[in-house]
Amino acid sequence: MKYTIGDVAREAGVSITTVSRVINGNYPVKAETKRKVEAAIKKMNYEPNPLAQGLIRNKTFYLGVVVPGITNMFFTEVLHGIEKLAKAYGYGVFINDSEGDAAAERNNIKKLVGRLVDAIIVIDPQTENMLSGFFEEVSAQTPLVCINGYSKDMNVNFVLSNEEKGTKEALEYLIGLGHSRIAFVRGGNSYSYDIKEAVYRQCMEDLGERSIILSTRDGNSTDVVDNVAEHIASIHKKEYEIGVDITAFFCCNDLMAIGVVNGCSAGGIEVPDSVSVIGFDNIVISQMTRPKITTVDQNMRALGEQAAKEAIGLIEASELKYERVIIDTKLIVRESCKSII
Amino acid sequence: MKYTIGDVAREAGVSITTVSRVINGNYPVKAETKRKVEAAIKKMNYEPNPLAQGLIRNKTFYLGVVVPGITNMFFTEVLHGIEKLAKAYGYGVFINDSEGDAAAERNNIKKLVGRLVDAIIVIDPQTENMLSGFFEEVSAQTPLVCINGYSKDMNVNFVLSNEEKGTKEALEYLIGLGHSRIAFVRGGNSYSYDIKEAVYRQCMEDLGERSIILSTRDGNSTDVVDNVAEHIASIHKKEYEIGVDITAFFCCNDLMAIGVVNGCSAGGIEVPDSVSVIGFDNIVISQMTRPKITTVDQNMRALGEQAAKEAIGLIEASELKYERVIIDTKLIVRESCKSII
DNA sequence: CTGAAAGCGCTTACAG
DNA sequence: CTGAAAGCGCTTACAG
Repeated sequence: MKYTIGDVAREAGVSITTVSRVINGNYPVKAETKRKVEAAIKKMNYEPNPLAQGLIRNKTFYLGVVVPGITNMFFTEVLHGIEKLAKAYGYGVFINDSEGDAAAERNNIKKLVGRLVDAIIVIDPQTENMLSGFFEEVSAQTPLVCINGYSKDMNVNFVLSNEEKGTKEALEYLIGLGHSRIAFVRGGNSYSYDIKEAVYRQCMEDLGERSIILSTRDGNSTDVVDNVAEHIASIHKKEYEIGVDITAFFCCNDLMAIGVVNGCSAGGIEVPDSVSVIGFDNIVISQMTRPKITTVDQNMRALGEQAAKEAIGLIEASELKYERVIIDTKLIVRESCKSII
Repeated sequence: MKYTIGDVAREAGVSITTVSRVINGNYPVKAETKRKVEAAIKKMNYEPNPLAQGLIRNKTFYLGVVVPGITNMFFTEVLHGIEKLAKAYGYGVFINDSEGDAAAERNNIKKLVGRLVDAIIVIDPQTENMLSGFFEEVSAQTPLVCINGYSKDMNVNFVLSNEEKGTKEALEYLIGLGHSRIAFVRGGNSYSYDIKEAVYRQCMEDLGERSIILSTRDGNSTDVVDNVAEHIASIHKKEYEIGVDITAFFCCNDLMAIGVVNGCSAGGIEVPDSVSVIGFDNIVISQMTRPKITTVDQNMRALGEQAAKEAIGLIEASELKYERVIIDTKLIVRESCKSII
């Protein structure tokens, strides 16, 4: 049986009001009374019903998070950052998986808006929902912050990692190592791949080299690794001589980078001796492989923390406003790239 | 602004009661009336307040999950299973990270018990909380199911993977390949390592071989890989000649297996040519490395699904009872083991 | 310092 | 088929 505040009041011989006051500590209560109430609470192992509290306070101290995939290591790091910060501010976190589906994402958010949650954080929002105006609509009535995703001209709060700059830095690192025949490896459709591709194309143009775009279907699922590996194996010596026509690969995420390494290895091409590979994100796996992957750290933890901070700020603020915070990336040099000068 | 059921009633020109009835569809409503109400709901984009619903129904259609670490790929797969099944039954899922801390685990659970949630699932419960009777206490008043963890003589619902059998099968596979000098790699304190170690010791005894236990501090954090790798490098040729004194490693999880592979490789010992390595769990990384890791699949997805099914069953059941469901493991042969016969 | 009462947004007997 | 009223477990003016 679960006790209510009324049970505690009876046990302590005081009114419900008084019990509420000692729980919340927001009104003076005589020391002796307080003692009695606390004893009753302890004895009964009483916990206030958060539904009732939320209903009357119009505040639940919960943040809702919508994520495109709970098994994705990138998102999981972001979630960890969100949780860390939320907990520090006395908020709980509600995680919802929309499995990369735009309709599921909308449904999850609609449910959350129903007051179970004080604010919403969306990781990697679907471009479709962004463009349709869905997020602007929700933003107008509930504190909401998006992490990454399509953000142009949107009245929505954003925490973004600086993917352009990170991409440029990675490419320049490769160029500094003497590479110019650089291939670009990306997944299906995600705004983040598009951003990077634009930077890459510009960079190749400046270099006077042609762009080589290698595209795999799913960019984020587990089997990207094998898909990319097969793809690499299939083009080698047919379309390109790896190590000659292509001396380095820029990959849109670390999973793809691992795929490239594996694919090359299967074809007898060793990384970094014969070809260099750079990843993006710095998920934990990138430092578990041989060679360890040189990559661009998106600082997922910071992304999550910043978003949670924003969300909590929004809750406490009186008016809605729309901000965009940019988090810098950082090049992490490990073992998968080598100078050819 | 968020609308309430009263706003909808006014808009539709009916009573609150009627609106409630069309939302829930649990009483007859005239077609015409229904139409009007639905139009109002649609127009106002109305969503019932789940707090109010939960309060009066004494049911929220949410499952609370407590997990020792959201960034751990093993748990993440289990979570995915839970979510899948919960969603199919109309339940949402609430994830709480206790970061491997027993006190945090207790606090998270206590909060959840406060009715925000209809049932609780605990992944890998802390042995400390199990032994102290905490889980039995909670179980007596709230539907609760634990996944894995210490389960002996407990009045608690469990979904367990058959780690003994899985361990035995892995060891027998190694023995079938001609190995007998098998080392056992484990982490600090987790009941799951203890179970496996017992099976291993028995097996070595039956074989007439001595047990070689290699222990690393943290068994589950990211840096197990490097820790294990260093450990392996440090014992090679000092305590044991790897490939001679030890011809195979049984590792309590895949991360440790990857660490062993890396550590051997650093010492110029190739897997599986010079030494065999078998992991446990079958987390996604195990098939991304070179060589791909031969391992024991714990079927995390099924573990999660089964636990969610149990939890929902418990909610719907009238009386509390305590069950234990065992999920079988499966040997996944990949590339990291080789016959030496 | 303390308590009775109103009210948060719903659902569900009860009465018609 | 429909509505007025009670009540879920709390908090917070209001009055003392």
